[in-house]
Amino acid sequence: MKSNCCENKKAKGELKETVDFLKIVSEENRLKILCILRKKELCVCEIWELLGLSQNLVSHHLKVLKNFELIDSRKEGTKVIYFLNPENTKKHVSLLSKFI
Amino acid sequence: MKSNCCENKKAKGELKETVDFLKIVSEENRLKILCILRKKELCVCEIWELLGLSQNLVSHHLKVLKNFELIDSRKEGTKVIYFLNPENTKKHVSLLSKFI
DNA sequence: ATAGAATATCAATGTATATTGATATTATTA
DNA sequence: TAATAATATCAATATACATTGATATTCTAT
Repeated sequence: MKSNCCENKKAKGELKETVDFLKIVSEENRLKILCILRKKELCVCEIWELLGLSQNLVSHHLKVLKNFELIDSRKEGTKVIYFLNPENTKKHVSLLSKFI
Repeated sequence: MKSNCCENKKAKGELKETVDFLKIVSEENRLKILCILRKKELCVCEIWELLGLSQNLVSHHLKVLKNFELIDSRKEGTKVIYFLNPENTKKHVSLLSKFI
């Protein structure tokens, strides 16, 4: 499924979207977060303990991932549980194969 | 084919390699270059004319892509023809699916 | 109501790297 | 061998964004 990446309007838009996706997942900590969330949903404190990162940094990366709808979250008391959005992640990975 | 991205040594190495790959292809112009090279091998001047970029900038991006062995090149007179390395690009895309 | 736990936000800083302009290199042709 | 075309390299600048430290918010329990 190849694409005229630089010619028609649709392909241009899809390329930009793919670039945005790639920029987000090309950050090592974010890729790790996505990876560990495939196994199991986790609260923020579990994530930063697992990855050895600061709380605010993890919060920031989670926000980026959530804004792009690669993950979602729900509140449970004082905790916030994050979990994968598998449909969207799959969608973007398969869009990638139009260009690479 | 899921992975313990943060646990064993092999997975850690593969994750770093995937991050390197993603950083390279998450640059819009480089992704475009890869995309247009899927159709047809091209010399540098054809690439920068197609993308509307400066010669030296394209040369730089081509070097990055070549260093990571996503593309290769050969000389033809004064021109340098660049072409895709499909095996390596496929390899990295499929490695990505271990983490996303 | 108040205190503590979990998370989010914000401003400031650091860092990586894309881009630019100038110049060097290499090969061809006159 | 001189001139031109195509490409590569290099130093300087610009820009995007990860990280940090401090503080704000939200929820629960006393």
